[in-house]
Amino acid sequence: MTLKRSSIPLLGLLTWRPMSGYELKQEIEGSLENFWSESFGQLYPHLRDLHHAGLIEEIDDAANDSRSKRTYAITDDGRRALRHWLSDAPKTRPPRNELLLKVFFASEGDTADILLHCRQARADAMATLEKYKGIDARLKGLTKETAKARYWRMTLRFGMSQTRSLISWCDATIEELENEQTN
Amino acid sequence: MTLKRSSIPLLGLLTWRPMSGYELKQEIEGSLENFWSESFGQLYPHLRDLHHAGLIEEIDDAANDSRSKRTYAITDDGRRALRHWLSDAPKTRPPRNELLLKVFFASEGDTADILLHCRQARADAMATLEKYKGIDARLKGLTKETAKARYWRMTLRFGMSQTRSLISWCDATIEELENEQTN
DNA sequence: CCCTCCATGTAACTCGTTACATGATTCG
DNA sequence: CGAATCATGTAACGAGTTACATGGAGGG
Repeated sequence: MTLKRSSIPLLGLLTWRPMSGYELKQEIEGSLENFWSESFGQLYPHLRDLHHAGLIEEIDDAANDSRSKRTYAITDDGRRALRHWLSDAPKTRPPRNELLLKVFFASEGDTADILLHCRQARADAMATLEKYKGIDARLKGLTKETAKARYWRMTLRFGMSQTRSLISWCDATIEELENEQTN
Repeated sequence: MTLKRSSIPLLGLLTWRPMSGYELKQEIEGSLENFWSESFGQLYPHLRDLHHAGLIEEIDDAANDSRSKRTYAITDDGRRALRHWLSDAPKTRPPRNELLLKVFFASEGDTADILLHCRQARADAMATLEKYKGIDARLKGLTKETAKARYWRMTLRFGMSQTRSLISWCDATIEELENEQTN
């Protein structure tokens, strides 16, 4: 009955309100995409497992609009399990970074390719940063409505900080690679 | 005959010199650990696959010290495959970050726990940064020996940049969480 | 002799991704 | 009526982790 990492977001989101699998998917894509990826092929099996473990329960939604929709709510056991997970030290594993792997082995290929990759990464990061700024503006307005928004903004600021750092690394690296080429 | 992501480091490292599985493992742990994790239970199967695909070949090492050691060298096909991979756009997927997931759902648990996690993350990051500085100093000396060291330093600077960004995020977040608690 | 390191491997399991299958409803 | 969206699911595969099994060599 160990709580799987991939089930945490489901449990967490169900503290907001009862939801169906499909709604959970939407919320994850909308709210967690910046620091969490879910395997949606596993979503329904995970819901089934959580149900069997008694951490969530199926409710008959009053507003169930006649669709073949299953709505789940978190149980007290579920809340306990989530709280327990929250107090546990997070496991951080070094993430795989393909761009860095390419930079590391750059001398085995054409450095012009690597330069392109870095320019692309910079452009992507700029776009991401703009997106974050937009979300931040919206969250700022929400802070009066819900205390949760404070925490959401913290995660967003993490993304902004890391993205800015990425952009300046790209700048430095691009410059160095360009200098090398003209030599 | 698609080149698996996990096989790339093996191919890349074999451009340095012929190596055995065990040596590859050491090199990966020593050189790539900051941006790449390998599943060492897959290492030997991957070597076998690369061998079957003709991207590496087994050589009888002259210096083979009578141990039951298999030494592999990269082939021309292997170099081609690596170069091809290098020119391909890197696939970046949003990495999972458990710390952020905990911050995101902080309101469902005890924020004192989250504060602890952030303090721990900061301490870890400080240690990482010190480690990086040490490696950078060593790499600095290597740049005259091998041109590759330039690229290695780029990856290291990425790590330093991201780690510094993480530290300042931790500082800001810790402060915000502390203020909240005294209220 | 025992421990550590060198060295290669397998088995069992968990996890994650992709693609597909199915069908209802809504909107133009 | 056809396309998009809502909605739930499965199958097949690919990837990654952990733990174990085996044995030689070198040093204290």
